Amino acid sequence: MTGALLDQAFFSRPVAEVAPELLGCVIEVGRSAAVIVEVERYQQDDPASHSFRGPTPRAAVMFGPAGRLYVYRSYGIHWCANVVCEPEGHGAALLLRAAEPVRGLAAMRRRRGVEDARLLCSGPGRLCQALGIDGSMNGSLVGAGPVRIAAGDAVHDVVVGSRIGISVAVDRPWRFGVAGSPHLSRPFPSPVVA
DNA sequence: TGCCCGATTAACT
DNA sequence: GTTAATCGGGCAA
Repeated sequence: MTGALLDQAFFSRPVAEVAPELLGCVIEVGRSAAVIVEVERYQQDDPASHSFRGPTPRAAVMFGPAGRLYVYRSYGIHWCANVVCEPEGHGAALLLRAAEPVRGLAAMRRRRGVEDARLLCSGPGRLCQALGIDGSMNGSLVGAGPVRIAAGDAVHDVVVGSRIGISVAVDRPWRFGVAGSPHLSRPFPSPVVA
């Protein structure tokens, strides 16, 4: 079951507000679909963000209208996808870090070259490879291009933690996930017991 | 132009 | 736990 397609207005709001709401939504590319279970927040006043140095050629999309896809190459090998958030010019986006495959798993397994469903979309590079997202989709509008995102069941057990794979501003708790999901890129730290 | 490094992943010991 | 793969972006020279 999927709800209405998320539109530009949905993503035009503060990134901190959109982040937890994007969890549980369904990303669809072609005949494959997956429920988003993990996202990471990036914004301009953030040394770890590609938008930190302003609208360079690569980061230009982040400063464009909300709801567009920002796809970049990571380590010269992988593709990673973000959805631009906030009003145009802010340079904020949400990195899609992990999802639970729900449709078109055969195609995902073919593109990934692995069988285990937990290894199909559990990481930003894996998610893009599984769904067939690549640089040609950079700048496309979600819902109007090859990638659609539909509303899903609201997630009530959202967990927050530090971001992954960055070397600056590592203390900002801007990683959001569905508690206990077996499809996370990495588990969230267990609550500290005093 | 050259250099360094990265929002990662898989395959090692 | 560590490390190679692989290449474009950003900045210094």
